[in-house]
Amino acid sequence: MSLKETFKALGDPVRREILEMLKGGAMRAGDIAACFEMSQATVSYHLSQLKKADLVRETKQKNYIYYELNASVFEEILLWIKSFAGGTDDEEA
Amino acid sequence: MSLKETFKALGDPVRREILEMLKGGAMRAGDIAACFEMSQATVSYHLSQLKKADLVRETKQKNYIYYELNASVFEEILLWIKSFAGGTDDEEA
DNA sequence: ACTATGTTTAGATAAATTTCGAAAGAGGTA
DNA sequence: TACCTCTTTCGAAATTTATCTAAACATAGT
Repeated sequence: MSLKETFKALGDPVRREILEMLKGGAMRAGDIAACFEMSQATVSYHLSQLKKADLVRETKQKNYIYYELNASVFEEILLWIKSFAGGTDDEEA
Repeated sequence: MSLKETFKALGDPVRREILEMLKGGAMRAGDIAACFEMSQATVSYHLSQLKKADLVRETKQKNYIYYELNASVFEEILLWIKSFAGGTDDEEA
């Protein structure tokens, strides 16, 4: 996906809010949806975008589907941003 | 703008490419536009989005308008990303 | 004041994205 | 198998975004 899909995914406020929620740990799709004034179908769509961007991972358990953050991709974004914010590429000290 | 406009701005590939260009230093709007297969008006639109997101700054000189990166906003994004990638908020050691 | 150059704004269109309701899929359990 | 719950997929409508051409704006030089 190479940061292209990733940034597009991060561009949407709903998706960022979902990510914030997942900081607290894995959640079921239904519980995530319950936090929004949107249909479950819509939230499912956003989750699929996040998944496509590798920002979240899903794990099936019983008949639930849990979503959780995928930290490694955030590391990649971190590098991209650092190349603008910090120094040349390998950062301060 | 508070990261909301910022992420939306970063979501577009053209705009990210413009930012990459500006790593090399300030550039005139026309020179930036010349690097794309788009009308100048369209590039101007993208520049306005980047400006609105505070990712770039413009400085007028002679009858040119120069655009350059605004590092401070990248620092903000860095913090946001770090809160997902690194640790709780203040990063590893 | 006029012209020329560099850039943005306006208005319109095309393309992509978000959203919904309804239907389908997947997994348990009876 | 049939049913129930959780979640996704489908098809369509609504909203947003990107793009273009043409026109306007700004500034410098003649």
